[in-house]
Amino acid sequence: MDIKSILLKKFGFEHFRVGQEEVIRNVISNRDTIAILPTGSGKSLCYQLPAYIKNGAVLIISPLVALMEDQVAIMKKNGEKRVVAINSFLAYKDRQRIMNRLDLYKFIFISPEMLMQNNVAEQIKKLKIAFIVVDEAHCISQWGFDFRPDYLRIGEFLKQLERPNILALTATADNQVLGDIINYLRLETPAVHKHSLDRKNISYSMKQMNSEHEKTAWILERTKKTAGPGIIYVASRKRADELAIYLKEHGISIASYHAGMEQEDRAFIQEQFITGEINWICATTAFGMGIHKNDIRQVIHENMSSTIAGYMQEVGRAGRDGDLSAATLLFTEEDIGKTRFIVQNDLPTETEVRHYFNLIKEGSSKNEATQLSGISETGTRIIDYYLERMPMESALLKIKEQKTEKEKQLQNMLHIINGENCIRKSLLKFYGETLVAAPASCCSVCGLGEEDWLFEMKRGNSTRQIVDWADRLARLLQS
DNA sequence: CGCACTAGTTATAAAACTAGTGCGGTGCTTTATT
Repeated sequence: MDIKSILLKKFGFEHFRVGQEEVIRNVISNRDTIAILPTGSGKSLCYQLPAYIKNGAVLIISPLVALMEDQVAIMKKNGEKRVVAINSFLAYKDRQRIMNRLDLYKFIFISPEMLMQNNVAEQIKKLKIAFIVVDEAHCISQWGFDFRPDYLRIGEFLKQLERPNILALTATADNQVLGDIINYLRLETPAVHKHSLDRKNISYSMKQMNSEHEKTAWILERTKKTAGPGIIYVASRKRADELAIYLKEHGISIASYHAGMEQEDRAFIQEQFITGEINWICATTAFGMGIHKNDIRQVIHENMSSTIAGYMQEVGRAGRDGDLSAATLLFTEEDIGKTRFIVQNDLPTETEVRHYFNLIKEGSSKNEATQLSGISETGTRIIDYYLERMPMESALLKIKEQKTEKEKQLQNMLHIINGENCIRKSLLKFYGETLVAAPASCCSVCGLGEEDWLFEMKRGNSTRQIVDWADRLARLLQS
């Protein structure tokens, strides 16, 4: 059966969306593939369709338990029964039952951590696997070096299987991230599908402020007078709660969201935001992955991001429907030191690493060594990863490199914030793209701010008309 | 690093100052014990 008829029969679509068909053809022809496709462009079809052509199960490595559960639920709703997620949500008994009959499933969702467990790995090795999917593959770069080293181990593990082909999926990847994906998944001459990251309907602005107070006042004004739905990203959990309460007291429909909350509450708030019961979300970086909401009009950053990659991920959640949207970043001079501290702090110092190493050598347990050396639990997991592979001096060097890399990323962000060049152009340049034509509402450097249409939207005018207006203006300026 | 907060100091007491301390993101997993 050809893929078009499967598309129609299994999924009910007449045509592929942009990018899908090429990716699917690569997967079918047994080639390692990296697909950088925007969220909401139908990434899951890229592995679901080939799954029905090939023999064996599809293993989908996913970063979040909540995300897996969502995807399993959707697939079941669509009539696919042979789908399961292996994670800590499973009751012991269910897990035993499922692990013993893994061969019954066509789609198996799993976290990298679970995959590394011996008993799980043994069961997986027995399976006939059609191909492997690494969903949200940028997590390798973004989280693997920081606190989830099992992301770095995926490639090694897959080598033990009969090297099934790999499909890596993500929405954004600069060359650095792309390199990490290739290296750590050990991809062999992968086909890379990349589309432009230029989002014409997002207008970027960056504003320097003198104090936290000024930021708060600006955000209140903005949320009161301009259109939502929107996300406000803040730097700490405490601030997320406080700002949400403050804005709520001033009549804004808003809730906070961060990793310090119960899973249940997080899911509930996310749901309310998606359905429109809540207009704004005040969140840490915990919010966003796997959120399907097309009409987000604004993303406000109350602080600078520590990396451009992270900023692009967060900002990219705006305007998936194609209508005009605004991305606004506020910052003060003081933010720089604070941001630097947060990203550098979790990496242990040389003294701490040596102390930890000696304790282990002298026979201390891992727990003891962690406690006595004063290194965070996540920190020791990173050290362990290196120490398993190289002598201590090399491990120390790796951690040092990691610190340098973090500083470089922060400098890249600062460069854009303080730069005098068009923000869109600078962001695209970071991803190796050249800006062809700037839209009317480009960015705060280009001087075509977003204010007017944002206030208009609040008054209830259709955004579609406003897009037309912006297009007309763009054409006028070009001619 | 830098901000916010607390405890201690001063010495008519009250408020105001100083020094010290705490706090700061992202998520998977999960044993034996409350």
